[in-house]
Parts: sequence; structure tokens; C-alpha cells
Amino acid sequence: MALAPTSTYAAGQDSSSSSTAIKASKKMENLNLPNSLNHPPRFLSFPLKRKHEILEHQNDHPPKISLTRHPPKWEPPHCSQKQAGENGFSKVKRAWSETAISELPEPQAKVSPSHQTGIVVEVHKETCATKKPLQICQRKVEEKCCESTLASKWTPSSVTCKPLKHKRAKLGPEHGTNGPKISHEGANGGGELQNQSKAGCLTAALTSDPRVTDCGKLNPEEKMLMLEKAGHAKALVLTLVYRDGTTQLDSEQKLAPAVCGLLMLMKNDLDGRTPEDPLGQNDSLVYLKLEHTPAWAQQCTHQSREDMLLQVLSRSQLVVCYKAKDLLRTTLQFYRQDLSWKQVAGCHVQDPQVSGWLLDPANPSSCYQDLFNKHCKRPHTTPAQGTKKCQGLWELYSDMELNMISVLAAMESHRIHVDKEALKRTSDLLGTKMKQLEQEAHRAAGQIFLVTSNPQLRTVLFEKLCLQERCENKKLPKTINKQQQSTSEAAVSILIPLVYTTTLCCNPQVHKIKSTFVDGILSCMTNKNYISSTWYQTSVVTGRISAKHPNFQALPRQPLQITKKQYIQGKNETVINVELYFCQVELRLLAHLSSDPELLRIFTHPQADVFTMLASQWKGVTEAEVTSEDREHAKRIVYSVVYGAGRERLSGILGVSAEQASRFQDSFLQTYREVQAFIQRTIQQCHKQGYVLSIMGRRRTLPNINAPDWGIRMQAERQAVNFVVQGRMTVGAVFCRNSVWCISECVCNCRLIAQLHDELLYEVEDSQVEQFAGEFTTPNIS
DNA sequence: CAACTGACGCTAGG
DNA sequence: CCTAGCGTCAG
Repeated sequence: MALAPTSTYAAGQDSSSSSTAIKASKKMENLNLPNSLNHPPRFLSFPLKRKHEILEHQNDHPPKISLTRHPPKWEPPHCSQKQAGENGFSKVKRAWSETAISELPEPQAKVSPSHQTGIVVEVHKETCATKKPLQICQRKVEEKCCESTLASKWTPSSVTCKPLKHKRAKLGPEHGTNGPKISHEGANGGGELQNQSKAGCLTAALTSDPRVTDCGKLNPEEKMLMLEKAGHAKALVLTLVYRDGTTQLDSEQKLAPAVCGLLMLMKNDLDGRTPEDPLGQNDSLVYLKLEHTPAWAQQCTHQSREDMLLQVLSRSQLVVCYKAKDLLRTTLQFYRQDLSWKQVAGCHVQDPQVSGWLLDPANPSSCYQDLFNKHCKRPHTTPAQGTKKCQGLWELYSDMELNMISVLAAMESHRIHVDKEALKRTSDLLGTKMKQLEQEAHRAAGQIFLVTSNPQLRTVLFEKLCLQERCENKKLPKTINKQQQSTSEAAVSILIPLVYTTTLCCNPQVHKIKSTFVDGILSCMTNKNYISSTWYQTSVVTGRISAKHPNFQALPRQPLQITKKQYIQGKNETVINVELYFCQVELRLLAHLSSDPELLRIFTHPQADVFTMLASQWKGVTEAEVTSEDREHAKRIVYSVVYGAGRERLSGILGVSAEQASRFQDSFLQTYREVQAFIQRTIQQCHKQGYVLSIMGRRRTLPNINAPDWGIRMQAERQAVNFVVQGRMTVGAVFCRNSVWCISECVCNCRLIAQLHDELLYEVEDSQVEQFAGEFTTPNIS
């Protein structure tokens, strides 16, 4: 890839010209830019630009929007009347405060426009103002941006940004392990009919199987009998059936199809079965249709199905379902009108996927067959049983993980309403900002390049401008894999002062906000006006919970401000969220595990900022003297120690030399000697046993712990330490305790909305906040 | 040429 | 160290 050497950004300006030239062109930018755009041939010769980008610069040719990916094709979950307690959220601790505006009504709620309420996601002007060198230029650019937006005479095509093409949009919102959602009649166009008939064939094949009883064809008496039978069965095995005829037991599909029913195996013979024919003499197989029938065909069947499902799910005898969370969530979505999440949140459905993951979190099975092959060597043991008890994992499973399944399902069924239009406006605003920043960067670089491309930015910074030669005293970070010059923010912030300009690259923070938190959220909301994350219990080796689509746990703390007013059944009731925040649990855990006296002392001051105190202890100054830089360093060092990052990584993060980073680390470990001792103890133990145990009894085997290769062995050692510290413990404990508390008599009208590693986000009715807080005593781990 | 995939780089969170 | 997610680029 070659740079076009003669290309300059502003007409008539030489790229090598100094700051004055750049400043001059900046002042004239509104005039200058359209001028230069009148000469399209200039831009066509830039090899670094993509074709559609270049076209965008030609005003007379609107950008060619190539929708190369197939458009999102999916069915929205069934939405019905709004349920009381179905709320949006406002973060208290996370500073998502004041803004407010409106929420679109539920499609079927038919609220008049004046009643619209809801969430607004707004990005603050100063959002990007966290890091000093970039902050200044950021502000300037933003001011400029606002001016020019107002005065802009640009055609829409030049102002709006690239078309949305998100991964979610490409794959459809229900792809991957996200799990299927209930089909929704009438929401789709022509494809629906086709699907329905196709599904009809497949389910017909299923129900015509002589072994399967179709519940839909039974008369009320037969249904009662069936229900009774289900009640007496020794074990129930459930699986969802999808429209394409597959079930949850089939291997993962890329596009999870809609659910059309539920297959239920009632087992009475727990002995004497063979894997080839699991259907014993006294067993029966029932098919329960889970589709909304057209209004004209609707009878009283709905009620009985609901009764049946609920009875089945909440019974005390053994109920097994592979990927039980999907089943519970589907049930909740399907009976949204008639079923409270609380009824489901207490269900205990055994899930072999979870138990299998506990046995070997580092190598989770991809599908049921995989799991079966892995853990069931003898045909007569099921994955749910097996060797778990021997390994001491049984308690962990039944006391905690099992409870978590239904809680997560309830969390997933919670809808967070978002004002789509406001989000779109924000997106447009950010789009113009990005445009502005892009031009700024082009000007600074003296040429046009694709600012979102790291390789191109690298070429500009280090091959064209050769900035690395001008900062020999400072060590520039390198990329991990290829050891190239990094173009990260830390690196660019070192370079910025060397060039007499405000910015060299589009601020990656702005880019991130737009692409991930605005457009990304928007892409999660196709055909609906709310979001709800999907929570994963078994996808993280260390035992943490992860979230997707959107990833609730990675929403920014600083820049986004979300607020909402909530209307419940016409009344304006304020519902606020109380957040339980276990201040730096992992650090607390480290203190506990290592019993380091200095570290423990810090946690005896409940109100103090831990990192400030750490910095003051470590640097030997008073807390008032601790600069924000010191605090940031302390924080990074702590994390690097806790999570086992090496000094190379630390130097990259801090933007200092490796020697300096190593000195920081050493001095930290000198201060907190017990921490170091704990780390070494953990590693030694791991060497001896080949596995490590977390505080909850979670286990991770590390086969590489005794590897001959130094690098691989070191990695395993870091992983060992990381696992012990990072395993979810406090939150997990609260999780199970609280799930019970929350669904039983339920002292308050509250609901768990999100788990953010060391925080739990609850929605609590305003009047009950104090009561709620009283119920909750923060557990003291150290 | 379009569409997809995997590797890589970066950033958000902890 | 371990996540999700966005983006580019080469094959």
C-alpha cells in the first residue's frame, strides 16, 4: 500500500508546510472544503481511500451505499401490553443522570404521542475529556463542529455518515448462542407464510410420530390426565423445538430459528434405559405447541398450556433441560401477559450445559452431543450426574449456578425502553463530529487517509511524518502480535505535541461511542423499541457472567447519560434504581486471600477511595497530595498485578518504559509483600496439583502449568492467579441469596436488571428504596 | 465482482 | 488476564 506523496489536503497547501498553513486552512475550512470538493480528480488518485469514501467527497454524486449484507431478517419477540413493573432504568451510581425524554409506546399499547416517555441516550459535550493531551483538541474540534453544523450548507449525503452495517444487522439479532426468541405473528411480510407452512410440515412430522402425543389434539379431560401424569413422572426432560425442526439438542446454528414448540419427555423408568431408545415403556413424549394461533382459531387452549408449563417448570421433582435459560426466557416471553417473571425466577431446572461447564470451564462443549461424548463415558450416567460430587462442585452447582439460571432468564426478559429517535439524532450528531474530526486529521496528516484504519494511520504517522524519530526519549508502545508501532490512543497522545496541530487521528473514543454505544444499541433494536441483553453463565473460564447484544457490562461509565421517566399504567410513577456496589470486590478478595496487613487496613475505611489510598500508601504521601495521575498509575498497577499482566503490557498501558513499569510493579509488591507471597503460593499450588480452586470452589485445570516452554508456562501461571482472584464470589453469593429473597414473599417490588461484575443493578420502586436498602446488608468479605 | 472468514488492532468494562 | 464489539484487510 503506497501513499500518494503529492496529495495535499487543502488546495494549494503543501503537505510539508508548517503549522501556520494548517491553521490558515482551518480558519477557512467552511469555504475551503467545498472548494476543494469541486475538484474530484484530485481525490480519485488516493490509494488509501476506499472507493465509496472518495465518492462521498464528491457532492454531485451521492455516496454509493452498498448494502452488501443481507438485511436483518428476524421476528421480534412477542410484545403485548405493558406489564406493571416493566421498567426502564436510570443508573444512580454510574452517573447516568438527568436528561429524560420520551419512550415510544409499546406497539399495542396505543398510548397517545403526548404520553411518550422513556430513555434518552445523550453524549455529553465533554465526554471525551478524560485524557489531557487529546482533551484540548477534542473540545476545540467539537466547538468548531457545532458552528459548522449550524452554518452548514452541505448536502445530506456529505453530512450523514456511512450506512449502518453492524454485525448484528448482518447476522440478525438472534444469531449465535443468543438463543431463539418466540415467533410473532403478523410482524413479518411474505416470508412468514412460507415459514409457517414449512414449520407446519416439520412439526407435522414430529407430531405424527406414534411415540409423540400432540397436546393440541387432546380434549380437556385427556389434558388433565396428561398433566397429572407429568406431575407424577420421576423426571421430565424438556427441549425447545424450532421451526426448522431442530431442537436445543442439535448443534448450534448460525441463525437460531424461531421457537414453535416444546418437547417433553416424561420418564418413569429411570433404570433400564438405553441411550438408543430413551423411551421406556412407562415413559411418554408430549409435544406442546408454542405458537400464537390466529385470533379466529384461538380458544381456551392458552390458559391450559400456561398452566401445564408452569406446573412442569415449578415442580419439585427432577426437570432437565439443556440450555434451560433459553427455555425459561422463552416461556416468559411467550406468556408475557399472564406470567410474572417472579413465577419463573424460582424455577429450578437442571441444566447439563452448566454442570458440564463447571467440570471444565476452559473447554466448554459446543453442543449436547459434544457434552455427552465428553462426560458420559458409560451410557448409564447422565451429564447432570456424573463425577461432579466427587470434585466438590456439586454444592457450587446446586447452591449457586442452578439458582442463577432462572434469575438470568428473568433478567433477559426485562425490557429497557429506549427512545429510538433520540438515539438516531445522537447518531447523526456524532456522525457530523466524526466527519469534522476526520477532516482535521486529514489536514494534519497532509493527505487523505482512512482514519478508522490502523495500518493507514500507522503509515501516516511513522512512515510519512516519521514522528518516532522525534521522540527518542520516550518509548512508543508496540502492537502485541506484530511488534509494529502502535496507533493506540496512548501512543498518539505522545505524538500529538510533536505536530503543531490539534489532532492526528479521529478520536477513537468518539468513534467508539458512535459505533458501539449509539449505532450498536440501535442495531439491537430492529423492530422494537427496547433493548435487553443476553446473559451468559457459561462463557467465561473464570466463572464471571458475560453479556451480549448489547454488552451491558461494557457500557461506559463516564460519557453516556441515560435517564428515563416511566409511565406505568398511565400513572407517572418514578422508579429509580438502587445499585449495590461492592467496592472493588476483586481487590478486597486479594486482600482477603493474601491477608496483607497494609491492604486490609485500607478496607477498614469504608468511604475512602481505594486507589487514592493505595497511591498515598505506595508513594508515601498524604491522600490530599495524590494526583490523579498517581491514582491512575496505582489502579493500573493493581490490575496488572491482580490479573497478571507483565511489565511489557503495563508499560503499554501506562505509556512509560518497560523499566519504569517494572520499577512501579516492584515497588508495589515491596509495599504489599503478602500479595506477592500469595501469588507465589498460588502458583506453587498449581504446579503441584495441576489445577487451582477459587474461593467458591470453582476449579480450573491448567495443563500448561508445567510446560517446558517458558512463555506458555508463565501464561498458565498468570491464568492461575487471575482465576483465583477473578472468580465471581461475593456477587455470586448475593446472587443466589437474593434470587430466593426476591421471588419469595418479596418485601419490595424490585427487580434485578444487570450484573456488572462487582455491581448489581436493581430496579426498585421509589417508595421502597429505603426498605430495600435495609434488607440489604453489604456482606463484608474481609 | 460480491460475499464471507479469520487475523489483527483498538477500546469499553472488570 | 478475560470479556464484547467495532473496524480494516488479505485471502
